[in-house]
Order: sequence, then structure tokens, then C-alpha cells
Amino acid sequence: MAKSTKKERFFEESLKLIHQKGYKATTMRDIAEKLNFKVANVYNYIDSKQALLETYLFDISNEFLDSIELIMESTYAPDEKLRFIISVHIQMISKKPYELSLLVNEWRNLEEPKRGELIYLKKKYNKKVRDIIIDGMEQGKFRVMDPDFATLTFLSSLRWLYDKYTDANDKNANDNRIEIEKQLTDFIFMGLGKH
Amino acid sequence: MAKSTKKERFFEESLKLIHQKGYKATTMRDIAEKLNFKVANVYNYIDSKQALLETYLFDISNEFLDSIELIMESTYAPDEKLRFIISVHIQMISKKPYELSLLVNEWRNLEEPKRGELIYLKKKYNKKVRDIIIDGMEQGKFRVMDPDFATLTFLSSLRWLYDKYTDANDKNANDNRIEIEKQLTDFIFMGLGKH
DNA sequence: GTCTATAATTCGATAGAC
DNA sequence: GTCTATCGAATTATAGAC
Repeated sequence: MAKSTKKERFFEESLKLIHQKGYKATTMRDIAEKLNFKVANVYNYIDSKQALLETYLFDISNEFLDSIELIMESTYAPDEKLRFIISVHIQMISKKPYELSLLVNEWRNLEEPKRGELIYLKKKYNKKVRDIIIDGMEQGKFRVMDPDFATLTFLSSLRWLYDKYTDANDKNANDNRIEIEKQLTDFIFMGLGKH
Repeated sequence: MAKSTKKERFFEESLKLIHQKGYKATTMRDIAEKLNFKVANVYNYIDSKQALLETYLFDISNEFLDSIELIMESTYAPDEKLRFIISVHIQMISKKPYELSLLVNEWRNLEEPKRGELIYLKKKYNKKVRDIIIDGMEQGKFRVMDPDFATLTFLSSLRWLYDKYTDANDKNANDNRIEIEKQLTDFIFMGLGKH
């Protein structure tokens, strides 16, 4: 059972609120009410609303980048690397679904220059995935198709899963993570069709 | 060359602004400035900011529902129905990318009861897709897998494309729509892998 | 349809006492 | 850390003249 300091609770509840209502729609007063104190106390934990958003977004982005760099440096074949990427996504989504939701939905509420920096990190990540897919095509592991198209469709197919883990009504959210990973991997490598 | 009345221009420019900045971040002043008039004139065209969002969201939702109902009523096989659904999505995305973007990103800014109504429409649509996929599995056209999982991954894989069409920098945005449809269909039915 | 003016509210953030 | 009080700016929307 994780001990939960006041600071940890602040960041947890703020995160959930922003996920639920959206960054712009979540007010400092909303956060204060959720934590049963007054607005002024919010600033005991953060410098500004923007800084709060930045924390969530850059933390999770850097986690993704760290993990994909480890995968890239490995000697696994491209198709195996892609399986690892799927695996990392599932782990991340089951561990930090709300942060993932913010990364997908709230990044454009960042102000410059932070917004530009995050877009850069996103592109950097996408480019690495793209390189793996191109490698896979050249080595005959993947069908030959437009690499950008393949990359974006691949990443997009992963992008609904955080909904499952942030939806309190989903009774299957605690399904065996290994089974979810298998279903997703099969979809991405084999598609819906029977062959 | 489409003639553009003032009212049409108002809805076009408002749509693009909301897509670009987000609903909450787009102010009536932003819209007014874009159209080179003062804030008060915005209310010549709409009753409220909420009503503006509702217009975009329900129009596009009903278009999707109308089209999938036609497909469901047809005697096509499940895999052919799914191809039609993909086709309809591509057509819609190339015709109304900004509306699609709003449907994906801004629906939760609707206030009740409209928000609940839109969620109902979304679920109704998803359920129809799910029924087609289940039919396809029973008829041996698709691999057997969890139907909810298949439905959500399928729909999610379509969900990035509006980016391509709203991105002014994408030189390939005007690629042959038929070719895009083929690439997407192949991905969904066959996946990335070689078999 | 366009404007000026302004009402009514809400927002992020700070000052300063306890 | 918690509170009260408040500032200054921004927001949606309306009234009414031209």
C-alpha cells in the first residue's frame, strides 16, 4: 500500500481533474476544492498552472524517449523491436493512463517555448519508430508500404487504450496485461483478416 | 469555385480557430478579430459559444450515423461492409477534417445534456461497427478476437488521418484518396507483417 | 450589420496574518 | 501550511445607437 504524502495527493488529484475536464476547463479553484482547501494553497505546490501541465507532459515524454532509445540500441530484429515498443506502451498505459491522456489531449495547451519543445520530442519519438519500420521493410519482415503512413497508423492504433484504464466503469480494465499485449500485437502484425 | 457568403466564412474561420487553439482557448474576440469585426457581431451568427460547438459536433455525428445505417442495411458481407466504413471515413476526413478534429478533441467541452446526447451517438456508432465485426468473425471472414478490443483498435487506427488533412505543411495531403484508402484497408486487414 | 459601452462573472495569482 | 481578502485581467453576453 503506497504511502501518500500531501504533495503526492495534490499531483494525483490535479492530474485526474485535468484529464476529466481538460486543462483549460480545470480551474485552480476546482483543484483546491477537490483537496479540501482554499485556492491560495495550490501555490504551495506549484508556481503556476502552466508549470503543472509541463511537469506531467515532459515527465511522461522523457520516459517514452528513454525506453525507445534502449530498444533502438539493442540488437533485436525490427519486428522484435516493434513488439517491445508495443509492450512498453501497454506498461505505460496501465501504470500512467492519466498522464498518457494528457500527452494525447492537452499538449497544445502548452505555451511557447515549451510547446515547441514537446512537439520536438514527439517528432523525435515518431522518427525512431519510423526508422524501425523502414528497417523491417528492408529486411523483409514487414510488408512494403509508405513508412510515414505505417508509422502513424501504428501509433494511432495504440492511442485508445488509456481510455480503458481511465474508465472506472470498464470492468475489464484489469484484464491480464499480457493478453491485452497479445491481442494488440496480433492486430498490428496480422490485422483483422484471416489468412 | 465555391461562392462564400459572410455566414459561411464565419463558420469556416471559427471552425479552424477552434481546431487550432481548442474550444476553451478560442475566445469570441479571437473569432471577431479573424473576421475583422468587433466582438458583438459574433452574435449576429450564433446564440452562444456552446451553440457554435454543438452545430459542428452534431452535424458531423449525424452524417456518420446516416452513412453507417445505409451500410448496415445493405446485403454486403461483413468484410465488405468494413471496407465501406473505411471508405466513408476517408471521404469524410478529406471533406471535413476540421469537423473531425473537433469531434475527436472537443466533445467533452459540451455541457449537459448535449454532452450526454453526443456520447450516446458515439456509442450507437461504435455498437454498429462492433456488430459488423462480430458478424465477420462468425462468418469466418475475420480472425476471432475480443470484439470490443477489435472495434476500438479498428476505429483508433483511423483517428490520426484528420491531422494529415488539417496540416498545411503536409505536401502529401492531396495524395490520391484511393491510394490512401488502399493503404489503410491493407493495414487493417493484413497488418504490418508479411505472411 | 457594425459599432461603443458595459454588465456580470470568473480566472490566475499575490499579499500578508495566523 | 492554511486562511481571508483582493487585485487586475479576461471572458461571455447584452443594450442600444448608427
